[in-house]
Amino acid sequence: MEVVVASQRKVGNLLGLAVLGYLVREPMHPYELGRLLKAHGEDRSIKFTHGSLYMVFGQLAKAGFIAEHETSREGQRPERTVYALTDAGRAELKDWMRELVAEPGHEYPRFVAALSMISALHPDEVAALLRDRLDALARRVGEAEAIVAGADAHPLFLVEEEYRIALLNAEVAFVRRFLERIEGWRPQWAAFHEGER
Amino acid sequence: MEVVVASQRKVGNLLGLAVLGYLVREPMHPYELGRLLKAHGEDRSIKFTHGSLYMVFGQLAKAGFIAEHETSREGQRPERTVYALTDAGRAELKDWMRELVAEPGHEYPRFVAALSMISALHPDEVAALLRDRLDALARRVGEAEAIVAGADAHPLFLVEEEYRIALLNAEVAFVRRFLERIEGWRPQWAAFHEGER
DNA sequence: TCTATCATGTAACCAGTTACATGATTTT
DNA sequence: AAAATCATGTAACTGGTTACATGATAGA
Repeated sequence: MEVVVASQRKVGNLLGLAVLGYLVREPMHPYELGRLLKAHGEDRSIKFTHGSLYMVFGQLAKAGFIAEHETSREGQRPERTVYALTDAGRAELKDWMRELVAEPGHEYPRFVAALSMISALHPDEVAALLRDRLDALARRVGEAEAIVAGADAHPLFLVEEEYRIALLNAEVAFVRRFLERIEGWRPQWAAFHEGER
Repeated sequence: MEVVVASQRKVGNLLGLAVLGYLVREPMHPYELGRLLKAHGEDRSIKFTHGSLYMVFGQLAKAGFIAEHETSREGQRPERTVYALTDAGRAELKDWMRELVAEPGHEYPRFVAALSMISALHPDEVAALLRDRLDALARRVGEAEAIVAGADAHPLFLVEEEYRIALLNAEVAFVRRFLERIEGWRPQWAAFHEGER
């Protein structure tokens, strides 16, 4: 018997969450929603492309969380289909949000994968690469802080940026500490790479 | 003209990195590698299933990073194909690792998505949910620390677990701070949810 | 000896990305 | 008026997941 993963949502893509969250305010057609998401910088928090957006609308409709509201045509532009949230959709939004906030999920950041294989590189090279990473991280923090400083929204709408900053700073601290510890490990670690040219 | 994303590796799945990293020591067949990865707890760092493993072996072979080494049959078990790393594979491993260590990539954690939509929930409920999250995070930290404490490997082979701990602790601090700030925002935020039943 | 689990792999399905299509504006 | 970009959507492709298949041991 196979393991049955819990929380098998009909639509798993987080872009679907954003769609539900925006449609709760007013019905919209996919393209318009896409522009809104970009304008609000949601693309920093949720991965999406033009294509995935239409796909997710399709999935949500099939699952009954949204439904066609009207289909209108303006001038000779392609016909556009406006979707509205259903009651099931409203329920799903709440339920999904609750799960995401209350239950941290296991994630697989790229850096973790690299760390788990880190001995594949020579310690001296790792040290140099980590210093590059520190620079890049500092730039990231700068960008995020600029966004927070330059926005005129209520801070509630910037928490995700604050969260990013917190994690980036934690990573900076970790990398610094790692760099220090490499010193002590260097002999053994380097010996492991003897005769590699 | 469309944006051409840089670093278009022939194999993008991080499971491929693990395969290269293990095959650098000795040739292996997919199933064996799978057992090894599980035994070493790599499945905490890199997402993989039985199916994705065979897929990645196929991709790596097509890309020329690994090649059939021999195909043997033991008793009447299905024939198994042992793969070995090629020179191109060795180069790819190094190059990929360098990129992953030096360049932080933009990621999309689930919690960030939820935070960006957090106003969809009532502040009182958010507070309760965040307290649940704190409990869960504490458990996670405990697990990770137990792994570090209970392992007899060189600490170099536990850095990824240390990294996880660092990020978890940063998240705990962030959530605590968020909880405090909710107090001040509560009136406006709650008003936003007036008349919802 | 029947049942479960291991060992090994393939095939079918689904989700996500990229490319294509086409008329309407805007810019050069 | 040609070229670019916007607006809107569909179709084709590719990568990942899930389900299926099948003989070999091991446990009840």
